[in-house]
Amino acid sequence: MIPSPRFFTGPTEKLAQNLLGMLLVHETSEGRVSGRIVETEAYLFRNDPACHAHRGMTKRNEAMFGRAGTSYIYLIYGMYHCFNVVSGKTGEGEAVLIRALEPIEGLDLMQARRRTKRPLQGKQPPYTPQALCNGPGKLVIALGITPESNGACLRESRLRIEKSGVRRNESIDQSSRIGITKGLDLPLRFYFRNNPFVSKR
DNA sequence: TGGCAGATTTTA
DNA sequence: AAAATCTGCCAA
Repeated sequence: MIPSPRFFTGPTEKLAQNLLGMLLVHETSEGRVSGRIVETEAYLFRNDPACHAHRGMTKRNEAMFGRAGTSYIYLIYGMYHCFNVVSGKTGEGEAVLIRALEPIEGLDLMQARRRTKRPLQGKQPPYTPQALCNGPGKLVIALGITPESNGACLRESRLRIEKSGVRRNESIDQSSRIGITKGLDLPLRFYFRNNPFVSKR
């Protein structure tokens, strides 16, 4: 079930919480994979020095200024990509970073995609399901998300957000965001309490 | 124009 | 702990 356009248009802190429990789906020729969102972070256009939009638009962060409900995918540290759901008003530059998933469909394909170049000696994956998508770079690899989907509408693309069929009652915890050095005072990270698929720290 | 920090992950 | 390696910002 696809959420209405309305779903994406509220305050970004709210969307970050509402995305918890939703399904992130990617359909490719390799197959369909999906995961339940268990950890998110909000990035705001006002008073948020950690937000990519804070210093204005560049070629890299352009998609972040697009319509709510589209994707913002960017290269980080020259080698990984992070996936965001664009939020806020068009032109503002707000987004929700998806940090971790509970893998639901296509676990084998995820394992194959996560396979590293140099197998570690003696101890190569398969990963535990908990280690498959427990980080923003990891889930992008596991789902096969590429920059080609940057700016795409997440309601009608093969990369999309769906409402999960089952509803679990999980309480949401809040903390400062991970991996940043500015804006640590802002409690804009949201995750399901005691959920084993959430990223570390 | 060069150096470096950065919403990360893997390997030693 | 340190590498891998791209982008944008600022003068360390």
